[in-house]
Amino acid sequence: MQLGKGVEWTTHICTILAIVPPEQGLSVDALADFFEVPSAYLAKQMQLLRRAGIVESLRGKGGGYRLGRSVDAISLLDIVTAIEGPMPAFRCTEIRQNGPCGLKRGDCKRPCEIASAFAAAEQTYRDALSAKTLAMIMQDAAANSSPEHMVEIAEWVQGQVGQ
Amino acid sequence: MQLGKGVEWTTHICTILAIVPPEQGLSVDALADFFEVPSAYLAKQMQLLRRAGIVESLRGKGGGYRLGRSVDAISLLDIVTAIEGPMPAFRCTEIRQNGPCGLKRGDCKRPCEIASAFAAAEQTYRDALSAKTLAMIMQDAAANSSPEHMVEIAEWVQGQVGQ
DNA sequence: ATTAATCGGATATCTTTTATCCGGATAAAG
DNA sequence: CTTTATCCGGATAAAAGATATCCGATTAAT
Repeated sequence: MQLGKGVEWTTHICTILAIVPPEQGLSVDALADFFEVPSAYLAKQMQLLRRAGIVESLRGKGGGYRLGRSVDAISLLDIVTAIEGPMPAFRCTEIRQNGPCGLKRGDCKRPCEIASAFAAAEQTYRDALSAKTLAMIMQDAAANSSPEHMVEIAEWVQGQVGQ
Repeated sequence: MQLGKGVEWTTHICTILAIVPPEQGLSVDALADFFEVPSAYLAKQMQLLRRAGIVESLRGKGGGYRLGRSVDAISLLDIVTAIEGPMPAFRCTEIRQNGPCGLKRGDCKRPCEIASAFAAAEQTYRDALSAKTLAMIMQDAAANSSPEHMVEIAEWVQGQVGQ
């Protein structure tokens, strides 16, 4: 049970996009360089973010990506769902309908106790991710990192958006 | 982000093993037949359960598997951990240490805000699974299934343990 | 027109999951 | 003691998914 690397990458990238000046964008290549991740593959992940409305893209020369909505309207769950899809981790294949004592389809309207228990557990996970917004992450990061490092990042962003 | 099929299979199997009379066991082949899952692969999953102490095995003719401890001492988390291993779903590769603004290793004693948030969310998931015991699952199942079906299963088990 | 950028699809590679098989050990029963 | 039934462990293979790359098309600024 693992999340893809794209989740880590894009979450960090959202924190960078959060400090991009309005009306500007950062290219995939710039973002890939910033974190030393493969550019072509990252491009795919960014497209997933875009389809979810988390970022928006500006095509053509001087284009790139920027956030699609405010930092307090983007949760970690939004990002995970965009990258990994909406599928639950536990897959119920209804094996209670199999074998010598298998139940009939009609007697299985409701999920079994096992599927229900896993669904409930996953819901607590989703709730926790849903409650954590990009705004909170930014705030925590600001509280924990040195002012020099914040400035260093801000200056790098400035250097990229100009071109 | 998916759990393997083994989690579903072995959880259901534990509910069957829970009604096996003491000093008896059910063979992998019998269990595989009961749920129509591949016997050879199921055997591997059962070995994982055994190493975790969730079930114990009886070798030789007439042998098989039975629960290794009482139903209220087996949680869903125990089963998931036995089958999937203890690794967290979110993998932090410390990309904050990469690129032009990368932090030095020494400045990264604590996990970043993103890794912390995911770890906290996963903990709620684990807590929920940990709170759900096999005893509770059995109780819920008894409340929701027809007495006839319970009897049907009990009789199948009786038919197997005799041989 | 040239350049720089995303978009979408096709493809390739690597890893994990799923699945099978076999030789060995163990234990019960004939 | 031989046969039978079972788990044990390792090797192996097939299928699926994650990771990664490339290319032609599109879009927009210069």
